[in-house]
Amino acid sequence: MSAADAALPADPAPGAAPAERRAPRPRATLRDVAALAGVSVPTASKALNNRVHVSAATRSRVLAAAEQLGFSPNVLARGLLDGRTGTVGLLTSDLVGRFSLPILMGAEDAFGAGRTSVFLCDARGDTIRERHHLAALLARQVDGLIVVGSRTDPRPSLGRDLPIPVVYVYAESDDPAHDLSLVCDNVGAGALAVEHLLAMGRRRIAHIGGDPTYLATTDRARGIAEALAAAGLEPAAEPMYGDWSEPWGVAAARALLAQGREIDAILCGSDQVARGVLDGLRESGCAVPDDIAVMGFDNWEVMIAGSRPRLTSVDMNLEALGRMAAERLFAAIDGSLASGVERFPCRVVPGQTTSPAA
Amino acid sequence: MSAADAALPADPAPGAAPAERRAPRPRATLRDVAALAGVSVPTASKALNNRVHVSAATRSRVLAAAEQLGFSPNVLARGLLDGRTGTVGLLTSDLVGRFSLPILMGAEDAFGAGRTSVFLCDARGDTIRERHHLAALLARQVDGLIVVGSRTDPRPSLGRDLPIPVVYVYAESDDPAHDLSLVCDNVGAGALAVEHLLAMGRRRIAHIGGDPTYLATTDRARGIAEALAAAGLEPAAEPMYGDWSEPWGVAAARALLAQGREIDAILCGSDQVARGVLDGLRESGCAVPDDIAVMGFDNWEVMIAGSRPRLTSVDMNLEALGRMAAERLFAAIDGSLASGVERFPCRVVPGQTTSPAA
DNA sequence: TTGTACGCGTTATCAC
DNA sequence: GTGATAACGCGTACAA
Repeated sequence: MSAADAALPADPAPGAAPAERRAPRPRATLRDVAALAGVSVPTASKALNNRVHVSAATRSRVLAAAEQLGFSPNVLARGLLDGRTGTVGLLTSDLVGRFSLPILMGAEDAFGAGRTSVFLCDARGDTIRERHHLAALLARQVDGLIVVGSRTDPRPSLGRDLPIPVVYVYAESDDPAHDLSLVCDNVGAGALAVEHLLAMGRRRIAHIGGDPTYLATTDRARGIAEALAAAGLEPAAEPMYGDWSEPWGVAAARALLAQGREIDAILCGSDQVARGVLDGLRESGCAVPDDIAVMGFDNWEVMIAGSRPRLTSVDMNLEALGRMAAERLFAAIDGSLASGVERFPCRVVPGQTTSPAA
Repeated sequence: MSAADAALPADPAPGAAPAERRAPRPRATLRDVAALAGVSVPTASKALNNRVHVSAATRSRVLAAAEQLGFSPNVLARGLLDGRTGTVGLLTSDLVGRFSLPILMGAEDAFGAGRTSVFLCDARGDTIRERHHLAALLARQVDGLIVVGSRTDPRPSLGRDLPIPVVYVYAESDDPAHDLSLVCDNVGAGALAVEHLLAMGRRRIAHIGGDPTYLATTDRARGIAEALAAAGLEPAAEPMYGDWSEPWGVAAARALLAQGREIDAILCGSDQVARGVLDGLRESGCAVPDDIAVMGFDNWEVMIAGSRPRLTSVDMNLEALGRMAAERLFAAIDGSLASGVERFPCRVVPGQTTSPAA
C-alpha cells in the first residue's frame, strides 16, 4: 500500500505553474520509476513489493523515485497476470439506495483495508440497464458480483454460466439450486416485533401492513400471526393492507380507530406507514405509547429521526448482510460457492413508542 | 457492444450439471474465440470490432464462436494499449446518498450508452478513507474523477498533481484557481423561493433556517433577505436557526407563533425542517396554506411524499449537475479542463403548501 | 543482488 | 482478406 498511498505527492506546489496549465501530467509508470532510480524495471517492482533480494540502498532509491513521481501501480496490468482485478460489482435496483447503501457499507467494511474495491451500479429497476451494467462489469473483469434487489421477492437469476461467483442479497435468486442468496428473515422479524410488544405488556395487537403485493408484507404478517397464535392471542383487528406511504398509515389508523375495538398496540408494515399511523393517532387524540404502542419495520434513520416520539422499529441488519455477502464472495473467488438461501435474523431497536403498558 | 452483450450465452442449460459443480467456468479470451473459429487472434479482433478487411464468412464464424463461449472482451487489456479504461470515479462523502445518488444518475445518463462506467466510493466523511479510495481509484486507472461533497461549504482540493481531470460537484474546491467546481446557486435559490411566495400573494414572510454553520444556510438566507429587500419588504420576523431536523422545525414554528406577529408564509431551511414546521402549525391550529404558506429546500422526494399537504420545495437540480459534471469530465479527458466555480440555477417545484393567498 | 526473457489479453501496423 | 509482430504495464522465473 505504501506505493499506492503515495499517489498524492508531498509537494503540491512545484513552483509557480503557468496560468493555463490544465492538462494533467501523464501517469508515471514503473518504467519511469526504474529509470529515475537507475535500476531495471523488475528490480523496481521487487523493491516496491517488498520482495527479497533487494539491497536496502536500492529499495530506498526506488521508493524515493516512486514518491517523487507520484507513482501508483497499475493494478489492471497486474490483474492481467494473475487474473484478478481486486474489484467486485454491486448490482442494485434500489433507486433511493435505502437498502443498497447499508449493504454496500457492510461489504466495504468486510473487504476492509484489503485490496478489494466495490463497483456500484444502479439498474433503476430496468432489465435492459441491468444487462448493460452486467456486461460492463464483466468486461471490466470484476472478480465477483453482489446483486441487491429492491424488494424481497425472488428475482431472476443472472444465470448459471457467469465466469465469476455471484451472491444475491436482500432479494433471493429464483434459482436457489445453483445460486447463493443472503436475505433477512422477515417471518422472524414479524415474530420478534410481536414478542417485543408482548414483553411491553401489550395484548391487543393490530397490524397495519404495507403493499400486499410485496413478499415482505406477507412474510411479516405471517410471522406476526404465528407469534400471536403461539402466545394464545387473537389479532386485535383484521390486518389491513395498502401501500408503503405515510398517507396510507394515516388513513388506516383512522379506519382502525373507527372500528371501535380495544387496541393497545399497532404493528406497522414499515417506518413510513408507522409515521402516518402516529399522525393519525395524534389527530384522534390517542396518546402514544400510553394508550397505544406503535412499531415499524426497517429502522430507516431518516424516518425514525423525525418521528415524535422516536419510533421503535425492527432493524433488518443490512450492514451485517453486506458483510456476510462480501465474506462469502471473497471465499468463493478462490474456492467454490455454496448454493441455497440463508436467512439472517433481524433485531428490535427500541424507541419511545413502545414503553411498557400502564 | 454486440460482443459484450453476448456475455450471457443463450443456452443456459448445457445438460444436467453435476450437483456440486459450483466453480464457475473460466473466462473465455479472444484466443479461445479465434481457435474455435479457426482464425488468428488479430483476425478475430477485427471481426468483433467491425473492422474492414474481414470477409463476411469469417466474421460470422467469429461472432458465432464468441457467442458460444460467452466471450466478453477484456477492456482492461484494451485499456493498457490506449491508456483509457472507460471508467470514472465518483468520490462522495455523503452517507445517506441524498445528494450523491441524483448526481450519480445524472452522470450515468450523460455517459449514457457509451462505454464509460462510474465507480462509486463513499468516504463517509472520513479523510483517511477518502485518501484510501482515491488511491484505489487511481490504481484502477480511472480516466477522471467526480468529487461530491456532503455539504456546500468549500472542501479541500485533492491537489494539483493528479494525473487525471477532476470535477468537484455540490461542494466547491477550495482551490478555484486550479479546480473546476459545479455547484447549486443557493443564494439564487433563496431568491427564487421568495419570488414564488410573492407570486402567491404572500407579503409577511418569515424564515426558519437549518444549521447556521452550513454555508447553504447562510447563502439561502442571504438570497431571501436580498429578494425581500428588492421587493421593498421587511422580513416578517427575525430569522431563526437550529439544525436540519424535524423536531427543530416543530420547536421553531411554536416559538415563531408565540411571538404573535402577523405572518402569511414560512420559508424553511430544508424539507425536513419544513415537515416539522407543518406539524407545529397543525398543532397550533394554523391552516396550511390558507393561513400560512410553507416552503422547503431540496425537494427530497422521501420527505415530500409523506408531507400533508404536499410540500412546495426548491429543487437543487442535482441530476442536471451530475450530467454537466460528466460532460465536462468527458471533454476534459481528451482535452483540457477549465477552472473556477460554475453556479447552476435551482427551480421551484410547487406543491399544495403555497397556493395563492385568499 | 541485479538484469533478461517472457507472458497476461488486446489492438495497430504491416507484411503476405 | 489474413496473419505475424510489437506494444501497453507489470510480475515472475531464471540467468548472470
